[in-house]
Amino acid sequence: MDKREERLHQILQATITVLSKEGAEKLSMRKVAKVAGLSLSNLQYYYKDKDALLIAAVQHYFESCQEELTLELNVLKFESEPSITIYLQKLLDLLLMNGKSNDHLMMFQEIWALSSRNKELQKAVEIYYSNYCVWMMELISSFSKKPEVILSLLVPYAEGYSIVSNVLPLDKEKVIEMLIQIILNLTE
Amino acid sequence: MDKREERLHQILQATITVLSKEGAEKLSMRKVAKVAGLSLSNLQYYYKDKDALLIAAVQHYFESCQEELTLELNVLKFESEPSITIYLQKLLDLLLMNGKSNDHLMMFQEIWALSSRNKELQKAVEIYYSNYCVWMMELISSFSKKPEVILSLLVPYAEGYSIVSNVLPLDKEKVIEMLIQIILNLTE
DNA sequence: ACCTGAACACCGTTCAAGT
DNA sequence: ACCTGAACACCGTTCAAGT
Repeated sequence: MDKREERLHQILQATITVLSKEGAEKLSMRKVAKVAGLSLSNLQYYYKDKDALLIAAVQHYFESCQEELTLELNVLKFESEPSITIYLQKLLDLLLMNGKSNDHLMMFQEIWALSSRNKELQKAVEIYYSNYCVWMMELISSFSKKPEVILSLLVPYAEGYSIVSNVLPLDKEKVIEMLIQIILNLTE
Repeated sequence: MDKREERLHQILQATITVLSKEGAEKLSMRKVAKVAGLSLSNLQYYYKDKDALLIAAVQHYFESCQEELTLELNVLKFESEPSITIYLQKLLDLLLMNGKSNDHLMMFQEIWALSSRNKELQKAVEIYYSNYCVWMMELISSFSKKPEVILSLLVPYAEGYSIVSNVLPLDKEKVIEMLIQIILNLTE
């Protein structure tokens, strides 16, 4: 890693730290510069304005999310589980909120809001979810012949669940039970 | 409506306009003051800081959402439809994105992001979704004996769909078809 | 290629003062 | 009760200048 790369990594890491701790509203170029340990003008040399900085930071964040995701999903191999039901239980437990700890959810909520005003961010979000779908598709194919259908059920559900889970009449356990029943019905 | 009430309405309306057009990041007290037609200090007399203004504006926005929602849902009476399937088709078409035009979705994304940093906003969001669930529960009860289950499926799904619909392998029509099949299976 | 520092218009918040 | 205006520390961006 040469000096430039190191600098960039340092800056993006600082940006993500501030973003997840204080939110986009309180993120400022000056604050990031201070946290990353360079002058404001020098930060602007690497990222010409706040938009450019945010876009690079979000892309950086998505990359680390993908790495985390592949690690988590690689542990979960269908072949090594005793039954579809138990496999689904583990998979759904992972998908619903767990991967999305509070920090994670807050970052995504910031990113959703930012992306609705910025075409480049919108594209980055789309690429992230597309890749996410590719992984999921592969995973679901291991036990179902209709992966597109189950994917189109699970991916939106998991995102929405992270937002409204606290107002639902069913608890997480019951929700997983329901989803398993649905998936088995759709699969057979 | 007395003068104070009129002033407040004027301010909140201006806030929502700026919020939906430019986002929370670019919303400023001075801008709202200008749009609402009063001085900065006078705006601060009614809402002591930006937080207070945002909270009041979001609550105001939610109220208008609820009115809109009841109007839309009141048109859709199960009794007046020829079959469950057609009724569900109309209901799902309404729930998936349609109510949430782009403006609507952008507002909600702003609100989700803001609420993750603010307890009061978090509470307002929870109250909104709780009320939403009550309406939905009533609606679903008209054709199903397991309204809690179907609600726990549809509410998260609709929210998540607004975020990721553009990366799904199924189009809206197919998604609705899938959901109808699931609901009929769960209901029987 | 990398970094500095001053300047500009704008921001939220505070406060002392008017009617 | 309602409204004003000045002051403060902070913000993003621009720019001319250094190594």
